Parts: sequence; structure tokens; C-alpha cells
Amino acid sequence: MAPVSSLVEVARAAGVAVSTASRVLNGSSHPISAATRARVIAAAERLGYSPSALARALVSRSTRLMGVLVSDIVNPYFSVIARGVDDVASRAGYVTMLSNVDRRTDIEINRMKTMRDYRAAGVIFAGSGYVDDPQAQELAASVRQAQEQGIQVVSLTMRDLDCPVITSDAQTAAYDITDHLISLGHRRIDFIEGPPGMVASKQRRDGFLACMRDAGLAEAAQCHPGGFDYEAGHAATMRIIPRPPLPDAILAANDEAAVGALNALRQAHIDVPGQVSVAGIDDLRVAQFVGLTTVSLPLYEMGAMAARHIIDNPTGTGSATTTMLSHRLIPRETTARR
Amino acid sequence: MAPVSSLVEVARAAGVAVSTASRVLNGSSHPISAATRARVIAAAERLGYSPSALARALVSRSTRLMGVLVSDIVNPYFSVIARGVDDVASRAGYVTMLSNVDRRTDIEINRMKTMRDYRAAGVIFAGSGYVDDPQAQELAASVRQAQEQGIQVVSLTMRDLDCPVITSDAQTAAYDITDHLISLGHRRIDFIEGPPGMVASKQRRDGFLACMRDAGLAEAAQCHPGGFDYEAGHAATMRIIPRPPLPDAILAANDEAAVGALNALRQAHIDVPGQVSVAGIDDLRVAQFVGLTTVSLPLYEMGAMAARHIIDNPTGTGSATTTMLSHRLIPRETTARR
DNA sequence: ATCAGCTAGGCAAACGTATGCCTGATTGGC
DNA sequence: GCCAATCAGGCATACGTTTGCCTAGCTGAT
Repeated sequence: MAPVSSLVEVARAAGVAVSTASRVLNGSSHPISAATRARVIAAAERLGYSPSALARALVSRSTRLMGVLVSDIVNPYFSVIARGVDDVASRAGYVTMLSNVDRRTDIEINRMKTMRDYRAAGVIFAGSGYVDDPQAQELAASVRQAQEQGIQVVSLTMRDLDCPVITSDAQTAAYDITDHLISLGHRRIDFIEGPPGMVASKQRRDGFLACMRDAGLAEAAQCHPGGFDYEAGHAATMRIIPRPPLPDAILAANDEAAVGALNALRQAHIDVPGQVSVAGIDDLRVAQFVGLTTVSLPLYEMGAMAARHIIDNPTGTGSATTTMLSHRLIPRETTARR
Repeated sequence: MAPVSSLVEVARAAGVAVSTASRVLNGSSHPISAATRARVIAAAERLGYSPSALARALVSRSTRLMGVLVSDIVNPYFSVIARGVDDVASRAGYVTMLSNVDRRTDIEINRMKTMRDYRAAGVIFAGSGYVDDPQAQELAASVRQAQEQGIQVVSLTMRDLDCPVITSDAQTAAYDITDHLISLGHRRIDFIEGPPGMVASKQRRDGFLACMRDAGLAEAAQCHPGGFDYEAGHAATMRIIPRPPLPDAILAANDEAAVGALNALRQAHIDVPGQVSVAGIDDLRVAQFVGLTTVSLPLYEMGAMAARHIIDNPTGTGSATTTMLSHRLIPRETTARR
């Protein structure tokens, strides 16, 4: 149905051999006369030639496809990462293949397989895994097979994959924001956890608990089941409010849940930060909108660095190093000195 | 460098011809004995065989790659669309290729070309174009070439591309939300515009102005330069506040700008909705957080339908139809009767 | 015994590109 | 005027699939 003009047609139109056409269109080092070069370029232009990246990949045994697996692209945490990936990828002539895996390991395995079928140059795992995930081993195996095939794998969180990790220390971030709350004079601090079972949830809770313990406030630390979304933060706070006394501060496992907590408090006419301080983790855009005190994680940089790593390491020779990017405390208006 | 076991190795390991191996692994209708079938499957399993989607695409002359061009994936407007696309794409075995084009036509042209090189099954244009864009013609030409090659192109906004459009009526949405404000008794309404030059900005402003005119309030309609982000809405409102009298209501071209307006007002101790009502357009997640009155656009559905269209129309025979999805008014707490 | 029809499997061409190797022509040095 | 070197270009193979066509054996009907 379509005049998918190929290199042979370009060559014929220019009156040269296919190899010659290929060489001028690729900027090969092989010498080509200016006249021939011009004829080929003109022919390609006239025919609207579009080189088949598929055929090219087949023979060169490498693509410029950058895979990235996120939990949910609608979640700003991941869309910022994806943006970091795509910025460096597309600048290097790569195209990014994105997949939502909904925090399901089986889908991750499936998508990893698809990206392998397409011979992606690399695959970035942006999402966290589960503690004691029964499918972790199967995932690790599929990752290993991909690596043996020359596919670079990078993880943005600590998980049981034998691959380089480019991440930020979420646990220390949680520790630091807790420490900040304590330094403001807060003693009783309630923590709204992330989704149950996730490593990311555990890290953040552990950071909170470690700081409370170090401050001698282990007794005053209270954890509530929650989640990473607005509704979870709101619901958890609605359970906190009717059981006085109110805590001095509420720390949520991430910003969106913190905003949920914030709204729940204000809807109950509890003054923030007058009566209760509220803080989150991540520094998403919404934190800025509502003036939420939080700790900024280098999400964009993590995505960008992961993509750069994949582009710069043509062979799968990189050892499984861990790169830790630093975070930064962002005090805003939802916290105050007690 | 890697044991990228190919079909020929699987065939050899199973002691059959390549064609036979191909047929059992593809579920071909060609008859194959159960014993042979089992041997091939076992061999493929043992060797960790991963079929090359590239080679397959080359001979079958079609890929399962779904292209989508967004302005900025961090913008929730686009991430919701992308999610709609990916949900139906991945369920159909496609993988979605995402590109950020930063509202730049030249980048759009470039990415369209890249997706063409990869022989994407289809490309979805999620972003709006510019009024009188000097590069529109060049973009249209590159789209035409792609279509001639059998690539399905779908646009999610009205723009000068000869392709099917699956969209929502932003102009009428703006009209309806304006009408709602008027029905609440507001007369003087200020409109914060979107980014200058964009068709999407013009549509929304036109809808606002049309409604004000129809209500005999043309004199009371005032437009301010703005943008689609928080900062633009905030800044525009900061210019409105010091010039009394305050308007009865502020309508922003989208939700994020509306939130910026909301915060600017509250920071100036102006009661919303007591003194001034505020409304937006899009119904992004943040609108729900802050209780913003807005109008819901079917972004997820637009993305999903576009992907479905591409998957269901194998040949490029679809005429350039326009599908209009309906929006819905979402009254919340930032508007009140005057 | 013959033959049509079916089953099971193999051969080989094609998809579109890159590239190692070869050839013929031209040049420069002596 | 001869040889080596360089320049310009072509031939052919390989990448990993799919699929049309062919063959060999077998079954059952005549």
C-alpha cells in the first residue's frame, strides 16, 4: 500500500550501488565523490527516504531504544523520572519505550521480556520491589537473561537485581525530615506509612523510626497504615483525629499522602502548622503548591543518570555499582516550631 | 558478545528445520506433531530464546510500536493521556514509545521522523499546535509521508494535520464553566489565558468570551496573559489583585494556573470563594486536592481511544474523521453563589 | 493396485541495511 | 614511463525472521 522507498530504490534513482548509498547516508569514512554524494542525497530527499531502524538494528546488533518501567506514569514521582530519562535519551538519538507496571512483578517480568524482544539498549527499573516477593527470583532471572544478551539494566531503587543502582537514600531522607521535626520541638510524631510490603515503604518507615529512636523518642513514634496517594493520607489522618491527643506532627511517607493528611486536618478545623505540623517526602510539584515541608529527592537526575549510563556503556561490562544521589531538606509553611 | 540464541539455534537444538521451529513458536496453522512441538518448546525454553521483534517486524512489515508525542510528561494533562494510551497498547501486546516535544514544532517534526524510522504502527499527537505556525506545513508534510508508509496518525487536538482526530471540545468546556459562573450570579469575570499563540489557549479563551457575549457581559470580561502552569496563574493574579475592584470570579485556562490563582488570592487574605470564586479547566488530580471547581475533560479516554483506533485499523485506510468526547462540569468548593 | 487427500516437515526467498573485500581508475614520485 | 598509493565505487554476505511452495509418507476409498 505504500511507497516505502528503501535504500535500493534510492540507489537506483541515484544510479549508484546500494552500498554507496548507504555510505553517503551514514557519513561513513569511506571516500565518496562530492558529485555522487549530492546525487544520493537528492534522490533520498526526493523519494522521502526513511531508513529502517529495524533493518539497521538487525545488522548492527544494537538499537537506540531506551526502556523504562514505571509503576504509574500519572504518579508525578515517576513522570519526573521519565522526563529525566527521555531528555538525555532523545538528545542522544534514542527513543524511550515506557511501560506502566502497576507495581505488579508479573507485569514487570512480562514487560522486561517485551523490551528484550525489541533488543532495547537498556532497561531502567524505576519502581520499588516488595519485601520477600515470591516472584523476585523469576524477575531476577529474566533480567539476567537480558543482560547476557547485552541489554543494560539499571535500577533506581535497591532491589534484588544484579545490576547497577542509581538511587537516592530514601531512608536517610526520612531520617533527616524526622530530625527536622524534632529540632522544631515536636515530640509525638505520627508516621503514615506507604503501601504495605513495598521496600520503599519500609525504607521510609525505618528512617523515621531510627531517628525517633536516636532521639530517645521511640515511645512517641506511632505508625499508621497508609499508602502513597492522597486518599490514603486523608483516610489515615481521619483515623488519627478522633483519638486525642493529637500528635505534634504528622509525617507521611510521601508528599501526596501528606497533602491528604493536610486537607483532612484543615477540614477538621485543626490549624496547620499551628496545632499540628505536617511534612512529606519527595518534593513533588504539589508540595510547592500547598507549601508543604518536605525533602527533595533527585528524581530527575536519577532518570537522567540512568539513561546516560546506558548510553555510555555500550558493552554490558559495567559492574553492579551503586550510586547514591543526595537529597535536600525543603522547609515550607506546613511546619512550625512548637 | 552474548549468546543471543536465535531461531536457528533453537531449531538445531531441537533437531528440526528453522521453519518448523518458527511455526510452533508462532502458533501457526501449519500442522505439527505433538512430539516435535514439545521438543521445540523445550529447546526454546532451555536456551532462553527471545524472538527478535526487529527481524519479525522486518519481514512482516509491521511493528507493535505505539508512538505518542506529548508536550511534557510531567504535566498531568499529558501523563493521564499517556496512561490511557499505554493501557490499551500494552494489553494488545504493543509497546509505547513516548517523546516529550516541549511544545516545539521542530522537535515534533524530528520525533515524527524517528518514529517513522522505527516503523511505528501509529503515532498519537497529544499536544496542541500554534496559531499560524510557520512550521505547520513542514510537520504536515512529514505526517503525510508517514501515512503513505502505512503509519496511522491520530491527533488529540484540532490541528492542521490530515488525520483522524479524537478530542474533546475545549471551547465548549470553557463556555460551560463560564456559564456556570454566571449562573452563580457572577458578572465581572477575569480570564487567565494559556500560553500565547497556542490553539488550545485560543479555544479556551474563545469559549469564555463567547459565553460572556451571549450573556450580555462582554464588557465585564477581562483577559490576562498567563500560561498553563502554577507560576503563570499566580503571577497573573498578583497583577489582578492590586487593581481594584476585584472581579467576582477568576477563570483560569487550566487547573494548574487556577491553583496558582487560588494561592495568590489566599496569600493576599482574599477569601475564596467568599470574595472571589475561582475555577479551572481539565479536572486534573490537583483540582480534587484543593477542591477546585472545574470541568472534566476525558483525557484518559482520548488516549485510550486513539490507541485503539491505531490497533484496530491495520491499513491506513481510515478517513480523517473527528470524534468528540464529552466533558462534564465538576462543581467543588472554590466557587459560591454571589 | 491405484490414486486422491492429508499430515509433517524442509528449502529457500525475502524483508532493508551495513560492511569487508575487491576492482578499476587516477595520481604522485622517481 | 613505471610502480605504489590513493580514491571511488561495486559485490556479496550477514543479521533473524516468516511463509509460499515442495516432498515424502501414510490412509482410505475405489
